[in-house]
Amino acid sequence: MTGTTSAVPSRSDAVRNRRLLLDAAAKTFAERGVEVSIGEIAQRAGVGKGTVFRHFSSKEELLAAIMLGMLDELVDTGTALLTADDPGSALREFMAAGVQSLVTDRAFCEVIGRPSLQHPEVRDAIDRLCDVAEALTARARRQDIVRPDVTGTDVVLLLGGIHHTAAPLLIAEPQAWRRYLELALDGITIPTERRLPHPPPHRLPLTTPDPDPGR
Amino acid sequence: MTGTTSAVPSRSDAVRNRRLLLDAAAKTFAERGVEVSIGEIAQRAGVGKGTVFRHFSSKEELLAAIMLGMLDELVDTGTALLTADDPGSALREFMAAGVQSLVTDRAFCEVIGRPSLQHPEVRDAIDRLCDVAEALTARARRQDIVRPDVTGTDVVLLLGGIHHTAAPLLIAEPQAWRRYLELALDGITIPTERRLPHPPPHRLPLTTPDPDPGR
DNA sequence: ACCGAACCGGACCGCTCGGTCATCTTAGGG
DNA sequence: CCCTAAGATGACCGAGCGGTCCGGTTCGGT
Repeated sequence: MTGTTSAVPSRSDAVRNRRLLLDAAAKTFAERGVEVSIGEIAQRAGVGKGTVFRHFSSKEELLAAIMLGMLDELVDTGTALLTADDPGSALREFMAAGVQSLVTDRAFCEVIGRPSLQHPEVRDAIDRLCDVAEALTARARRQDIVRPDVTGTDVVLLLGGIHHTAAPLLIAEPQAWRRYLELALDGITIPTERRLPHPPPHRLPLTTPDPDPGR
Repeated sequence: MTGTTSAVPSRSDAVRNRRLLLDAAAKTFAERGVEVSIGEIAQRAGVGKGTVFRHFSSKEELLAAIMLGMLDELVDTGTALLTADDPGSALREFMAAGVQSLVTDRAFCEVIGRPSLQHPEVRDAIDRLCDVAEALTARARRQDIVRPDVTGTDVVLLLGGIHHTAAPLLIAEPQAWRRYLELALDGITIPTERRLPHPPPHRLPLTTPDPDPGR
């Protein structure tokens, strides 16, 4: 659950500074993206630059620790939704949570979807995310809510795509991503009668060309 | 059409170097993204670093010149498709061309969709792209192919989203973006009978509740 | 052939970055 | 209370960047 990379130190000031550092890094990465300097994070945490490298061997290690936390959080959300009543709503809620995370964290959406040269632990967490997404998708698929050819990986990839589509609008309209989430959902779901202008023919009034033994 | 920012010089060696520079910059930006150094572009063009800044006042100016060319190319493609027979296919082809451009040019997909602090000429070109996309969309909308609430701006935004969705797969499977293009198209189009498991009832064999004077 | 202006090139500048290290501070067990 | 090992610090390093500048080169009109 708490996927810290390095071992947690023993001295009280060290554990306190580590917390300060993780909190400051999470906020700063979220606001400004992966390009922020270590110096800025250290300043925000109220510690020296050298302290950062005492706790994390490199900038990438620090970033990975933060990203891992976010990914695990999403995995937990998805896992909880596996027991929800309506598989369709569960999938929608999972995707909404995913896109929401991307919207509120700039570094998160910069890291995800760039599998090249990425921390192995982060890769593993993304795999876990794909697994839970696949479980949610399979449940919805079994009820003919989503197409048979849509996978959990599709769903995870779509999270980034939905966010990226809405990104230019988010400053002016922070909820714009919901528009494209619905669009994507319409793309992956099987069309239902509510999308057609008229209710569908349920049974033909007179002639039924095929045998209908059951009911 | 050819949206060069600075004036084209008069001396023969200068115009030759300018061409060399534009070609090298286009290739290098496409392959490595906007982060490539001016030095690398100059080296690839076979000129000195100073020559770059003689022709373009800054790196951003050079990048804008390249991006402007790509955007205008897409606008031309869209304009040509406005006279195509089938509005639905025209829209699909336009979107395919757009995503294809994003797939083959890393800088292009980094620049588009980041309207903040962007060259005004590039902004204008994006506006023109939205206009032609709106024209294409309106044509498809009029024939009930796409939803009434989908705009040209939606379509342009979706180009980036589709590419971004497929990006992690493109190295292994360069055509993967087509999957998500179809998905997006399914999201913005009005469901048609070909998506239902059986062909629709065309005319009821016997009872026709509404008058059918024509035939 | 000549000459001035346009052009070229790469050393150079100032800056920021991730990361290191010698020196100083402090927690906390005995 | 004291001593030591763990921890904190910020000056420092080398690399790389965009952009500048001036001495040398070349084009092209006359």
